[in-house]
Amino acid sequence: MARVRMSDVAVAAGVSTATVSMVLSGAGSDRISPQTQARVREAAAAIGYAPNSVARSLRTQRTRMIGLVSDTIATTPFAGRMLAGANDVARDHGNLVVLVNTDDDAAQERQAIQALTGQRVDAMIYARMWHRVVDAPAGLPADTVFLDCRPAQGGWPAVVPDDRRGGVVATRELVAAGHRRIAYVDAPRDDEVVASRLRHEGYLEVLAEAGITPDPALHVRGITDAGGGRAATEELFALPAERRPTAIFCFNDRMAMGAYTAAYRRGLRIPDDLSIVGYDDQQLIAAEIDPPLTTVALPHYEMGRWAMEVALGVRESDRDAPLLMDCPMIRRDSVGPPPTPAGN
Amino acid sequence: MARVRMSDVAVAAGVSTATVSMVLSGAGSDRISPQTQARVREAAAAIGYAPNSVARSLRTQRTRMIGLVSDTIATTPFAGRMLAGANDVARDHGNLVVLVNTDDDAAQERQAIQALTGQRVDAMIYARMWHRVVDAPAGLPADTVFLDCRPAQGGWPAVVPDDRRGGVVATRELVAAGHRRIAYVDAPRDDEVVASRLRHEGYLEVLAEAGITPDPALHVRGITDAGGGRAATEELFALPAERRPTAIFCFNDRMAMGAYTAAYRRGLRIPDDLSIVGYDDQQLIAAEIDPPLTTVALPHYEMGRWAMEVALGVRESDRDAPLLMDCPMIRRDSVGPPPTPAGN
DNA sequence: CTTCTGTGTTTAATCGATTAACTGCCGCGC
DNA sequence: GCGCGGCAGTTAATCGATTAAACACAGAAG
Repeated sequence: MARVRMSDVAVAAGVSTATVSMVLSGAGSDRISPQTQARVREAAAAIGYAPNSVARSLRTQRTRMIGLVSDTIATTPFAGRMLAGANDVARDHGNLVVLVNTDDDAAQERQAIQALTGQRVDAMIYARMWHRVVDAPAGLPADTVFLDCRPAQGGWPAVVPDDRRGGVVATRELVAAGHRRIAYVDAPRDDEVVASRLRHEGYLEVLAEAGITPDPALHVRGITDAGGGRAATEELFALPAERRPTAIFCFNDRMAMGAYTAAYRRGLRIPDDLSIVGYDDQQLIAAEIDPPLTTVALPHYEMGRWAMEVALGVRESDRDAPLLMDCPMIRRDSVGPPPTPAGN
Repeated sequence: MARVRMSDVAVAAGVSTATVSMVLSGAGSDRISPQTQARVREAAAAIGYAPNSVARSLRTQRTRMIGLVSDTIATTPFAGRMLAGANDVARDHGNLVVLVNTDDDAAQERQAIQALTGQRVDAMIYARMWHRVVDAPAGLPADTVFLDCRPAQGGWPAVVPDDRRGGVVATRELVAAGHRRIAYVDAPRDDEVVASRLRHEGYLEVLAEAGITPDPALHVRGITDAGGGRAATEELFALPAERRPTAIFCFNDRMAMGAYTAAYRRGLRIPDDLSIVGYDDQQLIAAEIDPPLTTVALPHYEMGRWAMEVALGVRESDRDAPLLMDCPMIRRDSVGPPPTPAGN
């Protein structure tokens, strides 16, 4: 591999390494004569010189590497979009990202933070795959950015999805279609995962603004997969006919998938007999089930970008309050007007 | 952050930096007296010393970082499992992975390879998200491992899924259940993506061994999503009754999802009226659709591990032939015996 | 003919470790 | 009493860049 050193270029061009360094880095290029500059550049190109970043980093105390520690890159299809956002920004600024997956294990997390600190990454991003409130792990450098989570203590830049607003948009979509009996198929209660609570707040807010009295029976919970969504939906169907919902807002797309199944088993057609809105915009589900699902998208790519921009210092941030990133509505075909009462 | 240098430890312990280095690295710990060793360790702990990997790398010419360049981490839910495998092995050997996503863009790929080379990563992994034959990009260091792709020219270690064998297992599952009219819902023809051809070979091989004459009408193609799978399946349903398949092997789970839709629209029940086998074991689909899908899993985690092990030199590899990694059968509920002819 | 002022380039220190080669000392054998 | 070997560490070179400070030379000013 590239065994060519700067001194080789210097010899080839008949100058000192200082000159080579100045020419190639652009610094003080006004102090070096054009002829010399050309000679240096030619020599460098001729012998195929590529700078050794390790040596440069040692001297400049900057590695141009950003550490990204995440709990689980493996088990969620979201991870990629966050990484992609961070990666794109890093690349555009000539930086590299060093990724560590900690499997949500405290010991591994500590080890990862140490390794990255030892490697002298310029900054760090601490990412979690589900919007949470976390305790900032010890040893994090001051220039750490929290991604899709926020530190309980505050004091760090952080970005999370605006889940309350997402709940608003989703519910409003249903209200706008004419629904009045709107259920919320929620995740199990968990105080660390704040998305569930926030989306519920948004849901209630819209009901209030539409003058709809919330029916507690329409707020059901289940584990956050298709099975849980199906079971929760079946609970709703068990209600007396006049209390049954004409529309369901599901905590996520997987639960929505379960709601589809429950509906079909009952002979209900979507969106004719039942409207459904999901959350997450999981490509594999939302775009592919039948009919395609109207859902609220999580801004993972944008959050990844934002976090990296702050980490690189090219964007200002507020250390006291996390940035709430907008969750856009993705309209597909699972929402329609409520069925007209029998015998229309 | 850690501004503590080795010389600070040396002063605190009243020895030279050479001694500190030897004690802390373990090398030549037989040359240093136990008392001195203890003194050094205490001093290091007391002032919170952490070695500077950049300086060490410069001296030792090893960075303990492995570069991983991949085409798309963003758009596939598989990526995570490959990364996780590679990451786990790297961690267990005290290495870090530097990830670059190139968006399948040649210019970005070149730039990434340069950046990683400049950063003096110890080895590189060149990953693609779909099993392919690729031209090895210029500039790749000699110790590069190909992951989920193999270089057309050969000469590098590479690992890919054993797609032919996957086709065999899938088809055999259907034959074993008693099916004789088995369709293959294939991806569009594409010579670079070799999975399609290989799985088809496996499919034909099993038909042959079972003494079934392949019916060309049962080999249909479509784009590799639910829509494509549904359209292709509907083609099959359009066949005269006696030529229609009782079982379908789908190129991937998304197409299988489309096959489900087509079946339900026709009033067919799975697996009673139609058996289906998918490929990929996409968690979000396979485990969650109704009924859960029997499918062939892609060994992404294992491939990621293997590639990293070879990159770190802890595993031997053959540079002439890619390793074919086994694709295990995941049995769920979408396969049953063929329906007995009407009026059983 | 000095002294001064800019240019253009070089010298050398530095970043923080690793490690080959060396030193000083003690004990032992003859 | 002298030399030799082994122990316990130290000295100093090295990795490959960056960069402040020094320097050499030419032309202008006095």
